[in-house]
Amino acid sequence: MEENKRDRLLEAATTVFASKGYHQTTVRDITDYAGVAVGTFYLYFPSKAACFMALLDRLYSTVVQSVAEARRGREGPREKLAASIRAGLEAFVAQRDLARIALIQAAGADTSFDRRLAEIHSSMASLVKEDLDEALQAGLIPPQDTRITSRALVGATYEVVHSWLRGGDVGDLLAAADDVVAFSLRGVGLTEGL
Amino acid sequence: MEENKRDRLLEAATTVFASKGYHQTTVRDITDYAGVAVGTFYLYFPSKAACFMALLDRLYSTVVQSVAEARRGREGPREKLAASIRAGLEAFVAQRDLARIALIQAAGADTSFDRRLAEIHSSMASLVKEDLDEALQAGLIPPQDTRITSRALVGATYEVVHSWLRGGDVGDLLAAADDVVAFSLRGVGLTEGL
Amino acid sequence: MEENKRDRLLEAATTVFASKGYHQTTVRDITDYAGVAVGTFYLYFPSKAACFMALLDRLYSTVVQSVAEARRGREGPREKLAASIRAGLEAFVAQRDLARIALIQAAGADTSFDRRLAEIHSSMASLVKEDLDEALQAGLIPPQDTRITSRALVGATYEVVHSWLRGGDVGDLLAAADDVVAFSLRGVGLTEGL
Amino acid sequence: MEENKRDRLLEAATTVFASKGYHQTTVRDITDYAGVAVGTFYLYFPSKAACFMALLDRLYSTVVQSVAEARRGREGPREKLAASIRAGLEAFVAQRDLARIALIQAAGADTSFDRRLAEIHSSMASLVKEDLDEALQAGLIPPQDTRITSRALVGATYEVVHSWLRGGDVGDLLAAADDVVAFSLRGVGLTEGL
DNA sequence: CATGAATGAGGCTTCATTCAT
DNA sequence: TATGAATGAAGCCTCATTCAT
Repeated sequence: MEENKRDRLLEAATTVFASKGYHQTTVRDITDYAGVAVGTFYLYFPSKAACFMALLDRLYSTVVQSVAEARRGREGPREKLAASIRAGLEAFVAQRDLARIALIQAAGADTSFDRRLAEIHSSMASLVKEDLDEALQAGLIPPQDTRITSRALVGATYEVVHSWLRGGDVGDLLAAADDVVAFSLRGVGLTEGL
Repeated sequence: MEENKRDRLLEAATTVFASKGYHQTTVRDITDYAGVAVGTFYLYFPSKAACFMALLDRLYSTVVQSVAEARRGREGPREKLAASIRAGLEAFVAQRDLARIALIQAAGADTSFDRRLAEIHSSMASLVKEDLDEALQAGLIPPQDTRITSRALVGATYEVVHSWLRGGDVGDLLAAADDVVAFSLRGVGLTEGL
Repeated sequence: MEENKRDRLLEAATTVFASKGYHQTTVRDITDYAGVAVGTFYLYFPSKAACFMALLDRLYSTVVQSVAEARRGREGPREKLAASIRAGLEAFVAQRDLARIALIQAAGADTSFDRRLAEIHSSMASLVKEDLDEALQAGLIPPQDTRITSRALVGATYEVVHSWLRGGDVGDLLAAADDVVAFSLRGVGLTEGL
Repeated sequence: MEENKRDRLLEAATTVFASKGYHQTTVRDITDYAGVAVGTFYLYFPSKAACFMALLDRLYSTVVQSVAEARRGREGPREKLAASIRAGLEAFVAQRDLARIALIQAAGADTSFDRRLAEIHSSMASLVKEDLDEALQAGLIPPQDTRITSRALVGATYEVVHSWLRGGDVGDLLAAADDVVAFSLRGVGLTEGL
């Protein structure tokens, strides 16, 4: 029951940050939720910002790991991309609170979060770009600036997650996966067999 | 010369918010930049948040207006969508600071901004969805959940703008427009003639 | 009555710092005493430390000014030194609280105060040293390292003030002046005529 | 090798307090330096303040002991005073860190330290005063309020040590001893034979 | 309309001290 | 004895907002 206390704090932080946002959350909120004293927080994190950042990284590594695993054994850009998108969506679904933090709360909260976020976005896009470049060389997709279309592909996915997080039209994110995948693959020009 | 003082404040706010973010910006920063006293700010805005919200609306109406105008005279979903995306990108380019505010700074700053942003995103997606539904009925595009794909289309565009704002791979946003449009139209299945 | 508010704060700070010491005094203590809100303090001082430093400077300039004035019209090292010491003592008597702050509270409170204090001590000693060097060249005093004896002279005076501040043996500081002056002048070797 | 652990802590405390001052030093700093756990500190000292106080006493007893020893076998106020001052200076030189603590750091750190310091100063002055009173009765020195001049003598010595500690003009404290002794003896009127 | 001095609630963080192991 | 994780009181400072002039 008494797992690692740092983890308990991280979980408390996840919950509270996800529901109230970074600036509306006080360190006190987090420690209250975790059932520890304020000082304890600073035993495990140098600052509120560092804790938030740790959350960002945690989601990121989860997603990256899921995606990497899903790609293993897949052949060809088509399969890899589809698997990647699906794995990404699944990772978000599995950690809705972390997703809220990364996709909604982080952006405008602090310049440093923003930078980190930008890095994450970029690395996601880079992964996609590799597949696209491969497809491009193999003549599987039409000529295109893959720096742009890889971004677009990532953005398409993000926005759907976004909408799902906000409880909009996207009821079941996993059910929406097919449409997202179809849209994305068609978008880059991988049309055959759809 | 002495234009509207409210506008002067809005412009100052745009500049400062865009560069420092909502929470890192003080009302004092804005009034200093505008060259007026702090009290004056509250003559034109009930609160800092309201001022920020006004900026959000300003960008929104600009974009909507540009898009609406661009669509005038266009025929068919294909033309309309392409024109819409291009007009949107142009509007962002024309108001880079406002774009920064809406796409980067607003998100995690405050729950109320978030809601407004969600509305804006939704209305953008709705516009697109209308075109898609029309195309769907006309049999121009394959079966798809247009609630999802409209979001995806908007997200693809947003992310490219995002990347441009951050000074990433997207050097010239207008030059990227072709790729974004192509990606989006292919994504929804409007492939013919590309 | 409503003099300068900064001065009111400085006076409040003087009183509170003098009685409780730097670290035992909170900014709240000062503003309460001054009858203003906490925020007001920061309208006039960038920090608690800066306020304390201002007090140090205030005492220093008062003393220096008194001494300089007292020396005007005095002839010869003997007269000048005697007048300087007396003027110094009088300045301390006139501002007992500031004296407490500078001589008792400042030293160990913060490294930066210490440095400032060291500067002040040094400049006092320098003034004395000039007189001594003059006397030395005129053959009025025996050979001696005036860097050392000037310090000693200043220290002799300081310690008596110190003792007076603590309410020790030195009942009336001005009454003690004769003894301090006699001790100091004899100490440097200006004996004739005592 | 494993000397007394309390002593190890005291030594660590001496080093750290001397360099950072009382308030800037944390108990953690001390235990880190001593290579023990925080809790251990409280096995040997009831509080941080008590530890500091112990240091003050340690210096005091060292100085008193040195002075007492130096006076043994000296005859007459003149010899005794000179030996006392020299012994005092030597004691400070031998324990520069403790000297820093007592002369610089202790002052404004806490009211209780202040009181203790005042006692120490007083007892030093008392020792001197006895010699002076003896000299006065023997007609060796001119009429003077020995409560004042004994303070002045102590202050002269202190200030020179102070300056030496701060690395000012006083390069070698022992080399300066002659001047300090000469100044002090002349100051009280013990002039013959200088 | 305009000013800007004044307000004071509230947040982050530190650190001396305790106590279960 | 020794440890060091945990505590929580307390302090400095910021800044949105008000209001008398």
